[in-house]
Amino acid sequence: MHEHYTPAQIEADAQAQWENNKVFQAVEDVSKPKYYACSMLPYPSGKLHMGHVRNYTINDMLARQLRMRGFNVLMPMGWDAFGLPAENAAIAYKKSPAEWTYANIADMKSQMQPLGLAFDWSREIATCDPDYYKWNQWFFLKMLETGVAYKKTQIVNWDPVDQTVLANEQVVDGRGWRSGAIVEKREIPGYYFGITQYADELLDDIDQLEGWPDMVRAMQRNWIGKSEGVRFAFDHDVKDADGAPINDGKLWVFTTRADTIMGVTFCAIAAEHPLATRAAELNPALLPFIDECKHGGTTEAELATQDKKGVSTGLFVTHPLTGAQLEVWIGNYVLMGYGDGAVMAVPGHDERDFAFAHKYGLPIRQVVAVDGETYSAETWAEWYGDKVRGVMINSGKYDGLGYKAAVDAVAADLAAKDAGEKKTTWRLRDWGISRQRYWGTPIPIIHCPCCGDVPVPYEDLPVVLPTDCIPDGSGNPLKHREDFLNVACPKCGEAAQRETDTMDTFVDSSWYFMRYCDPKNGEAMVGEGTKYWMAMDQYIGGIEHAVLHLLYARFWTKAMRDAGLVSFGEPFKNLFTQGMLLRDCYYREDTHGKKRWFYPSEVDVLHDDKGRPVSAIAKEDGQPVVMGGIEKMSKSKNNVVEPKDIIEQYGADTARLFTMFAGPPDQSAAWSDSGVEGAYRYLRRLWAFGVKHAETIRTAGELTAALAKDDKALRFEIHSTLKQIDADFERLQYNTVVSGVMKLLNALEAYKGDNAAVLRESFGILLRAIYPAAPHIAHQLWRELGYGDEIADAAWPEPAADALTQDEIKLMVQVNGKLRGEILVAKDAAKDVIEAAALAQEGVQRFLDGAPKKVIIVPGRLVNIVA
RNA sequence: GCCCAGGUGGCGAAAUGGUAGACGCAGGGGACUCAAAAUCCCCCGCAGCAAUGCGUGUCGGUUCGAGUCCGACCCUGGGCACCA
Repeated sequence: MHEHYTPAQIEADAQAQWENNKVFQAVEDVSKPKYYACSMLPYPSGKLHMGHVRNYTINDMLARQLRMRGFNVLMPMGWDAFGLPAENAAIAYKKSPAEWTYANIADMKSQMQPLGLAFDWSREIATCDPDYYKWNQWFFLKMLETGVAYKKTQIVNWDPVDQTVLANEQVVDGRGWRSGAIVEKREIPGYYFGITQYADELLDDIDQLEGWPDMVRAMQRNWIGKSEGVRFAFDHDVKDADGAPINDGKLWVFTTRADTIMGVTFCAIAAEHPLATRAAELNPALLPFIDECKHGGTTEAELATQDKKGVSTGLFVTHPLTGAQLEVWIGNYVLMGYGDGAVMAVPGHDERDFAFAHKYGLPIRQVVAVDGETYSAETWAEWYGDKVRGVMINSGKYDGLGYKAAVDAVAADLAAKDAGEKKTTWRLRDWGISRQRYWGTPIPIIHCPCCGDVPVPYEDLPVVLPTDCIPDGSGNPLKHREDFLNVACPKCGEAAQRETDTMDTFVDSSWYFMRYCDPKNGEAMVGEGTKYWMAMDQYIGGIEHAVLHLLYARFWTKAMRDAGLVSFGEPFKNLFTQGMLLRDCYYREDTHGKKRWFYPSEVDVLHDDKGRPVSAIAKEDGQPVVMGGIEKMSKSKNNVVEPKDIIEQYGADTARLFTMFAGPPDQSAAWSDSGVEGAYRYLRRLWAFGVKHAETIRTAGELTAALAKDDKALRFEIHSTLKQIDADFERLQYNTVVSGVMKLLNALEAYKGDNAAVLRESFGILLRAIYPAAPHIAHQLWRELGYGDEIADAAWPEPAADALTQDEIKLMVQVNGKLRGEILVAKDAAKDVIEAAALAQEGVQRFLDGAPKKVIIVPGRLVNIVA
């Protein structure tokens, strides 16, 4: 046994033993309760970040502790290996995406392995492997058969930088979510998954996801965006240039407030609406405003405070119930992409319409009243939009009705006139999966001049993607690959061509977690392994996937269920979203406002006399730099920490221990160099304690009932801390698990007794408690001190009831809720004994004026005397 | 504007309605050392010599007792958004 802590050697030895004995290879075993814990599939960028270390250590702590508690644990790892970065790298380095990707995977894996994570690497998958994406293609064909997948020609979001189509969900602020390029509209054919067919179920089942953070559930609900209302039409006689009525003479609108229909005083349409286009033809003066709406930053966050702007088209429509003529305005607040691109305006009861009407002097009509409130068309009040208390007025036959009754009555009347009906609209759109790029799953379709689009026969799968293409930025290289392209039509045998579009990579990540369960199954997409391991017990990943990935995976699971492949409808029982790792950053701005970022090591921080940081200077010139606060680690800000450097200097256990201790795992945590030192210091102390007491612990006998006071005190401390650690494991609060194991060592070091059995028991608890966080050192000490050969197979310790019972207990004494003293009483002392002891306290008497009014005793806790 | 999370020492943070600040970092003092590093010991919310008082974003409330529960508000972070 080394006298000093030597992490490099300890960690290599432990990892070799785990690998040689296949300790973490998961085998289906119905005699044990299963637990499937999985981290979100990483993209193989080639660089392992400290954030990865934190995320996977969370996963690892969970897996290792549950394994000790008797669960059959599966913790797999794989690679989200398709996608655009590989094509960009190909352009930059003239390497094929396949070569680049596989090199990155090897690289990243080699950086990951020194961390000693308990992954079952035998189940590793890469989504760019034909054995994997074959099943993307297979299930695509299944969905095509059932109509869940379909082809349509549609105006799509075209990303001019990525040269690809984006789903509506992937457009952020009018820009591609990855490239940031301003999205253009283009019309091309593509394949879609009918996620909206599952909209109701996706929404309803959110209620069942009790193991998910409320925040994520709320975000999914908002994304799906169910909205119940009435869709109806205003008639008009506006005709296009050829004299045909536009949209058959109807202006369709959707409203959730059909009750206020008698308060409609005008209509507002989007700038792209056909009526707007026609109005501009008739009156070119409208063009500048229409242009402004199309190109103006309609999705800027500041728009919340921006003025509602509009312009009248000079066109009129007819109110379907009153027959009144209503002016049609083009409004910058109406979106063509939502509903019908037109709204009925009720300035009396919609805040937005109210502001618009005021600005342009349009009529305002009150049709809802609330008892006790006074209406004024001059200023807006919250209650104008009240659906609960509001009652209809100035609305003819609807007067006196409440919100729901009024909506029903209006909907019925519109339906009777064949002018509209109740309708549910959704924010959610179908998922476009066609990508005009090379590095992805080929869509298994053959275009035949005679037979049209023909699905590739199942027996011909997979359609293998050639791996030697090198994209050059001019589009999809598959278009020039004759050997890929040319194929006989499966139907008629004539010369035909393959589809060259590939699938969105969100397809790959929608079910990979099931493939881990049957990674080598050549016969089926999923099999017995999936039956055994799914649904997943704990999914761990970033909040940035709260909507897209998690919604797609839920949808895909339901589609698989409906295809008879699995029996469950929700893939993830519990979801944990971990926080990011942040670090201080420092910069200096040049005269052009360009920031130069300094590495934290290049900066000295100056503190005031209270230790508060007040300013920072660069070491190189002593001149001030700006303290940029703590930000997400990023290369551009020079505040990245390399896991490799930390592991080399301190070892993996230190890196793991620090990232767990830095803060609650679900919140962001700040990197701290001195904090890392602290974690290292602790592990050294732990090792030194093991060395110092090795002989005593190795040769210790059985624990007996005859214990000295110090022995009892130590056991109480150890076992009660273990209880706390257990509770914190349960709720995944690993930062306090670590502080718990720190307490254990503090208690052991403070122990004055000489009972070898107590020492052995206590240190054994400490080793198992710290094992999930710092497995290597625990593994080595476990062996060296003669506890056993493999700590991973040891049973998780149970707090012992006899250690937790105390003869005497300390009670805090309060007067009027303020702490005034403490007493030591027998654990089963009678109430009057406790009361007498409390009242006898000097500190209590001083604050007591005569007899106490009341004495409250909280058993085992405190006594509160009400004076 | 809507939704979600959060606001506690110099810092990261902890606390089933019951001792606020555990655990750690930084800081101060001391021991060991020729010296340094490492290690060990002590102190460490604010004010005060002390007794004590004040302290968990603000203001109220419930309670014997509130960081924790309720109501209103302020601030920070994240997400979504002219969503009708």
